[in-house]
Amino acid sequence: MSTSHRVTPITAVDSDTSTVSRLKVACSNCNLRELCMPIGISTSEIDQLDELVYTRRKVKRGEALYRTGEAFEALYAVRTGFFKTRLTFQDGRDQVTGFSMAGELLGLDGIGTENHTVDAVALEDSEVCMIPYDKLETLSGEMPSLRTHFHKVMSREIVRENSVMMLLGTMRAEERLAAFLLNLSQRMQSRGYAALEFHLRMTREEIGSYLGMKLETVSRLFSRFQADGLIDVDQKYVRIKDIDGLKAIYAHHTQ
Amino acid sequence: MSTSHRVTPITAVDSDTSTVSRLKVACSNCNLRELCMPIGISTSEIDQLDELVYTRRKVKRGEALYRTGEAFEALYAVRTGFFKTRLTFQDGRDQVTGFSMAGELLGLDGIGTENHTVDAVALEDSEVCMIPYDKLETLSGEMPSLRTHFHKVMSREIVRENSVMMLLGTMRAEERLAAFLLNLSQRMQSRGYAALEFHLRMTREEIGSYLGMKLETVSRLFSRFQADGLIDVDQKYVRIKDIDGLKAIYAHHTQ
DNA sequence: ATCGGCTTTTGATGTCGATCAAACGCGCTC
DNA sequence: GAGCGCGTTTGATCGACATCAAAAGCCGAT
Repeated sequence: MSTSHRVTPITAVDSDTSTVSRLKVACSNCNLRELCMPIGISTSEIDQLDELVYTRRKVKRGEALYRTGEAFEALYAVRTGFFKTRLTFQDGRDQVTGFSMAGELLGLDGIGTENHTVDAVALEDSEVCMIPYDKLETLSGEMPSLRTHFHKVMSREIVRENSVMMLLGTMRAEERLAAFLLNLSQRMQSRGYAALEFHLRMTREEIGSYLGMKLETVSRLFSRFQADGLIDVDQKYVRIKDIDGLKAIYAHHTQ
Repeated sequence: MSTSHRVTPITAVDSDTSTVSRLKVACSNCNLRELCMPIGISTSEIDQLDELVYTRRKVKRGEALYRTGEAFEALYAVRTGFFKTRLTFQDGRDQVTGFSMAGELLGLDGIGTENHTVDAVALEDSEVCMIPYDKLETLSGEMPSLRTHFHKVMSREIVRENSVMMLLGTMRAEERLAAFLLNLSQRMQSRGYAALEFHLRMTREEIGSYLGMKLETVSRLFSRFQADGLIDVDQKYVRIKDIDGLKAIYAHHTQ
């Protein structure tokens, strides 16, 4: 590992809101780098990334990182915490379109129209790295590996949404919830957390919105999964007892 | 950085399949350019685009432009015709994830994993412009307007899928079908076709798959919309008689 | 022109998940 | 520690859409 350290003064500046702090972020030190930035790049390139990503921002639980309609300025890499993204329809109904955890990128929705089209709301006290989009555009012109990586991230988001469409379009409620738990488990694991035991950051209602069902249905299914010995649930705590059973529900399903 | 421009002779070659023809495509002449390429670029930049997009391919009705699992090599801009993209789940169920018409881009799903994750199937005899992805990557490094445009296209695809998630997650069947018709109408119009009268290229089953309902439900809703004076339907032919009525179903909804 | 297969329509019935409702429990604040 | 509000659980009932079924229409092949 190359650890060329430019000793840059860390200057905390007062900004208009207390949640923004201009601290040196240093991708070079970030243990999430492999999750949100291209791997196998040179040390000089890492220095460039450190210049691209220079601002952190804290977002308290319940607060929005950005809102629908706001001018799109930056992408955000989740450093710590947990977010939901929420699309609000003109008549007031809304839909949770995703949950984001450490290392994942938020804000891609805003590039196309230059305004955000969803809300990103913190489900726990969180911290993000701000990636000014104009700088990313410029730097990605000079840095093929960054450009390639960025395109892959966007493409994967498209693919993820495809599979959510499949979930919502063709699967039954129990299959959706099993898929949801398996997906969470897998993402926990890839971040080095326990794969089979975790705290949900979202409410039953938010899970239900994401999965296209009502909160009562989510609750009933949790209870049934527990009765069937697949999981233990206690409020937000979940322990997966029979991951193969969950997979069978998810994939095997009918007959 | 390889920034050299080699003038490669464009030769019509016989390939293994009869559907590929290496002909000069000439974005510079294409009346779809404003739909699939950045506007307001210089003539020298248009020349570069002409070098990027140099192959056309015909796809017959029912044939796949690409299939799940195939190596990802290129994006495709639809020149003429109509496609569906289809995600197949491990147990065989599938979901139509989108319909693509002239000027729209296909293949974005493959960038992330370097393999296609869906099938793209022509619903009528169609023709596409092939955009070799490695060349697009390279050229987008040199051409900021192309890069910006490409990012916007991807972002808009993410936003489109968000709204499909909303559709599938929170809307009732009649709202979904109204949304579908309005969306088709709007896309026809933006291509200079009649907005209120068109032939559907897809079956009731494909519409149903896209909208998360069964073909019988699609058929019943068409009949009901007709009985209510909103549309005329005869097989694949649709005429919108009361577009505001459709909008009211789509947006006003509840109560 | 006839045949056969596929798409579409329409009806009868079934069911999954929504809705309505009530009670409980957890975590606030005072 | 008491009281309150929100999130959750669970039960009873309802309804939208699925499923099952059959007939009719359309289209291409012979």
